[in-house]
Amino acid sequence: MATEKKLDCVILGLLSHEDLTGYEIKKRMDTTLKYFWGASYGSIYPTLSELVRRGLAVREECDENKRNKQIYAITEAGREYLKEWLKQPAERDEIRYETLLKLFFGNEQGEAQTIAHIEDFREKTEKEMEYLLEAERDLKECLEDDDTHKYYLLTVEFGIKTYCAYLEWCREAKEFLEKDKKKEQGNYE
Amino acid sequence: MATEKKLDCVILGLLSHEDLTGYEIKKRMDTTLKYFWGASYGSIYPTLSELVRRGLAVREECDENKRNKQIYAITEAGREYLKEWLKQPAERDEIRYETLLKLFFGNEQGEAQTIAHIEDFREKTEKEMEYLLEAERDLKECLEDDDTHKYYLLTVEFGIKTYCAYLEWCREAKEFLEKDKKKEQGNYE
DNA sequence: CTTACCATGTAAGGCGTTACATGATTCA
DNA sequence: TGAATCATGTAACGCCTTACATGGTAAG
Repeated sequence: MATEKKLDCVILGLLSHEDLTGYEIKKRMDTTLKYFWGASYGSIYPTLSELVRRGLAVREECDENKRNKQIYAITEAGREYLKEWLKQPAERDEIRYETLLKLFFGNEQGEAQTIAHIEDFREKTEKEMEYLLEAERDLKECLEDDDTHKYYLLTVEFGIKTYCAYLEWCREAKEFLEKDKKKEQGNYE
Repeated sequence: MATEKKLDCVILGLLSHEDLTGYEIKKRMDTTLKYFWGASYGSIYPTLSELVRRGLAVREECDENKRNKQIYAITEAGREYLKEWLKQPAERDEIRYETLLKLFFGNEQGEAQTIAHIEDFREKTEKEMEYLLEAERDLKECLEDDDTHKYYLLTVEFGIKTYCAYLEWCREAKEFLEKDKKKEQGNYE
């Protein structure tokens, strides 16, 4: 019980909100959960089968329009399992930022390249930020409709706050490096 | 060339600063790089052997005190490899926050438990923050000694900024949920 | 003398990505 | 009619963690 597979829990969590197909689950991963969790088809479909085998979800074949579509729903046992996991404290929160790695080894590459990495990072962050601000707007409008929105909003706010911090850091880091560069140039005059 | 194994680069990066043993590399991962990269012995030692086999690092046996100790150093080819990787833009910056996941599915567990998760997260963050502030102090003192310190400091500042944002979010999120709870209680009066 | 730390490594197994393979439908 | 999107899945392979296995040394 101590080491649940996280993807099981994520999928069960999504199914606790609504019935979904594997394809739709993937879409949620790429939008709603994007900035704090991810998964590929290659892990989603096998996990889904596993969940059914264990009785935590059920598959409903649906032949609407002759399209073979498998809709998954959470079972009572699945809800129990999810709740049990939710009770335990989170054991692992981790970030893997290649950008920071490249930054850390900045002395091997020189100032200009480091600044370019920061610039890249800023652009990516700004793009993500736009999406989050849009989500925030939408969610605030329909906060009363559904209790799940409240919690979704909380994660969006988390994203916005941290992205703001990233952008601030980008500005200051660039300034810091550029100031340093100028000082160096000054030495040669 | 497009898909270098990240651990190769991290280790090479550390070796570009100084010669190290596998044990020391692990220590760096657990302290300096802790909050944006991690690795276990089970991956470090095999990677180190692989690096030597490929001529990107060399192993120097050292029988100081009869302790069998393998010191690794980066080679010219290793430096080239590292620089090549540093030139490419970072392709993957990702976070995996179980806390956010548990939050997202908060409607399944109720307000009190969600608040407890936030509380846990705040505590962890505060502890990490202390360490980062200490590192910041130390680094600022010896900034001139070594060029690598400058880049290290940049990553520390990144950590401090984001952790500040986390703590701010914790406060606001709790407030938001508690306000909501009060409203509910009000309804029953 | 015993605890903590230094130090290296392997084996099993889990988890996940990438690439591949296929085909229907919708919209311009 | 062609592109985008919907839709499902498998196979190969890579990477990493966990657990195990071993032993020296320093400090209290």
